[in-house]
Amino acid sequence: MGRAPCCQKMGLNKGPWTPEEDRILVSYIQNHGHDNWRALPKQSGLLRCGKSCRLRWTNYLRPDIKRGNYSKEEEETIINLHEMLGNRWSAIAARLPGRTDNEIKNVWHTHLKKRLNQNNVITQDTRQQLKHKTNGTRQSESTNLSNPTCPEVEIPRHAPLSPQPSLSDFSWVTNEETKNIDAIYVESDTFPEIDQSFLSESQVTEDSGMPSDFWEITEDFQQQYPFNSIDIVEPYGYSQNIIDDSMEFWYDLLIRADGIQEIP
DNA sequence: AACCCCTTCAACCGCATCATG
DNA sequence: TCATGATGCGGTTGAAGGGGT
Repeated sequence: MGRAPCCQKMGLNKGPWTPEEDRILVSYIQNHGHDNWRALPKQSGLLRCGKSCRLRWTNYLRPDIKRGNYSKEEEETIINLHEMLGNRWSAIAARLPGRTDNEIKNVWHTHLKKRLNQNNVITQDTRQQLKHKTNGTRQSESTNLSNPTCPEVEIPRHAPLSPQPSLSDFSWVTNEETKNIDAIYVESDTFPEIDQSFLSESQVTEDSGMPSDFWEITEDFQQQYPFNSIDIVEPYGYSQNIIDDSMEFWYDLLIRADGIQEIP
């Protein structure tokens, strides 16, 4: 038996919010803030659980929510960021001011994914070569670039590296194939130990819409690894606190490889 | 008009992670 | 270091609405 749903307590409302509930929530947050979502419903008089209140506020009632259809530029941004970050909707939303992770997720599943699937046509040879070369890739991190002609073949998003990566580790990658590879995932226990000087921190201002801290590959790193360009390397799956406290994040990086050079 | 099917999207659920004592 | 509660996140659900027959 699983854990009881948070809203299963007797007397709490579920489902769509009424205008009156919205008014109460907005009024309360304007006057008192939302330091404690758990306590908010009781203090405001709402018959909702704290989780429901938080979702309603962050996804709908926040004053800085941008309404209306997505522009071409926003859609392109989502597509590019999804290539880079995968289904990390909150990370994508952080780069699109006024848009929520829930909304972006919906747009992705209802519009953008369909559009991309139509464009992702790759050869059977490429699929089989990738499948062979990336044996052992984490299933949960795989993406199925379905092709109507061979729907049973699954293309991995992330290829694990050997403990000591060298140019030969990438020998199976050709220019043609890289059009269909948006990221290479480096397994935490196989990434080589590298010196911190390989990376440089970029401070980005809040009003640019980007997080205040992210990390860029330096030229030294690019020279060591065979990528034409690596846009951003982000700490993956760790909070800034952990990053500050530990150097372990070097072992778990998501690399955006935009155009991998063909290895002779 | 009635029914069915499909799409959309707000909301929920459960797990992961973080914060705190 | 561990336990516990709070919060964040991504996957999923289901009601509502629109279009086709």
